[in-house]
Amino acid sequence: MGSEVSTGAGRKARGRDERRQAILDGAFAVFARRGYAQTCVQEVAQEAGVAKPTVYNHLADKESLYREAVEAAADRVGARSLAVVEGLREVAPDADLREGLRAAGRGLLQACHDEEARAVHRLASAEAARFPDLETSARERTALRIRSALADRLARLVLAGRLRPCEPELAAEHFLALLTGPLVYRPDAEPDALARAAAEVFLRAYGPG
Amino acid sequence: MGSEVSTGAGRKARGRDERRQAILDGAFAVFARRGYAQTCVQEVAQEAGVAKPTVYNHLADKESLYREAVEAAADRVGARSLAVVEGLREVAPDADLREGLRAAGRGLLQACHDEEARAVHRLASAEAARFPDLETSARERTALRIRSALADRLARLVLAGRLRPCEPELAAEHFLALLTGPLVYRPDAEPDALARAAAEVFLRAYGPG
DNA sequence: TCTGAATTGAACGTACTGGTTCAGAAATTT
DNA sequence: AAATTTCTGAACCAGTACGTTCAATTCAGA
Repeated sequence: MGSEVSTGAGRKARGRDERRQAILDGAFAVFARRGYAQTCVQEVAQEAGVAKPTVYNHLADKESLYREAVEAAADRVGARSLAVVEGLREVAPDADLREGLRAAGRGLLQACHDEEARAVHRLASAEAARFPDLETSARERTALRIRSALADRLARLVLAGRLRPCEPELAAEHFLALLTGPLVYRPDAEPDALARAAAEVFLRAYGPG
Repeated sequence: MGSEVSTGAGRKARGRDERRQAILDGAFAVFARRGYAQTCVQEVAQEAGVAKPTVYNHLADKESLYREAVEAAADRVGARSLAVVEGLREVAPDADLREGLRAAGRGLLQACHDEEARAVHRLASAEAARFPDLETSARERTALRIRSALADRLARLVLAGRLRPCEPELAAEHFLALLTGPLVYRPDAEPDALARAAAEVFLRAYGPG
């Protein structure tokens, strides 16, 4: 029972878990570019390099396929973004805070606003009617985790006197809003310019009095 | 030709345009709660109080139905939001700017983040695969219009010395981001608290030196 | 090499829905 | 009141895709 260790050269997904992952990855890719209804299970199987009955061997039905694929992708995005925020841990007490925030902003734009991340949000909210809980589930795995981690970092910066006293959660929301908000109006804006502007404005509002 | 004047007591949509509007309204309502694929034309007809062939009499096919319904709703949302922003025109030179921004923020949250507005954005991005241009079309009718109008108001405030010199478009993006960004993390946040925080932070960043 | 499990390709039944057609009813106009 | 247009209800056709079944084949492990 369980999955056996992959002995081969890994040309194809061997163990059971790996094959399952391959199917979920393929499913996410197809769902992302076609949407739920337009996607037929046959196409998912093709994308995963597998036969249709095999898909149903690993996942109960199309709905499970969707839910699991989106949640797995959300976990990936969350993990990536979290790593970026953790980078803020290493701002030396005498380093330029603006530069640190700017770097974090750049990283966050790459991590939580790349193609995969946007697809996660789109897919989660698109089928909110069919999967009422998927939207909140995805939010928890991505946005809420990121805010929480960022709030931790900001709280330490407040204690260090580098930011004015404030509610860390709200400040985190504001930084992330300043960073990603403009993308609504300019989807192809330069990440560097966005990060610069966000750090600048955030520090004017939240920098030490 | 064209639509005749509605003579009856309006119990039902009489003129041709009115009936068309009734169909589009019904379509938007059903699409909003079911999504595109889950919606069958029969249900739209029922919601509009009309027979299925009548729907096809007024609109070519299901795709037109979707596109036109979403765009009409986007226009409504845009018009509502624009009216709110125009309210900023009347901030007296000696009035409390923070209070004016706060009021505008409250109004904008009602106008461009109510049920209908959120449905517009969801429907536009959900079917971006099928309707590549609908997403940008909806964005132009709502977000871009709002930003433009708000930038106009902010530019005047800069000239009046009530805001520091800045790029009005960017400042508008930042105000809107501060206002609506937190909703990503707290969908049920108090509009009043959001508007207060947004105005507060915005003025710390963009208020006169 | 042998055994059992997993995978494959194909086909099948079923259900749903988009878009159309048609004859009759209703309503509006003349 | 007669005529014309529009709406209605029902039925119909075609296409599509889900989920399943099955025999044949491949693969993993002993």
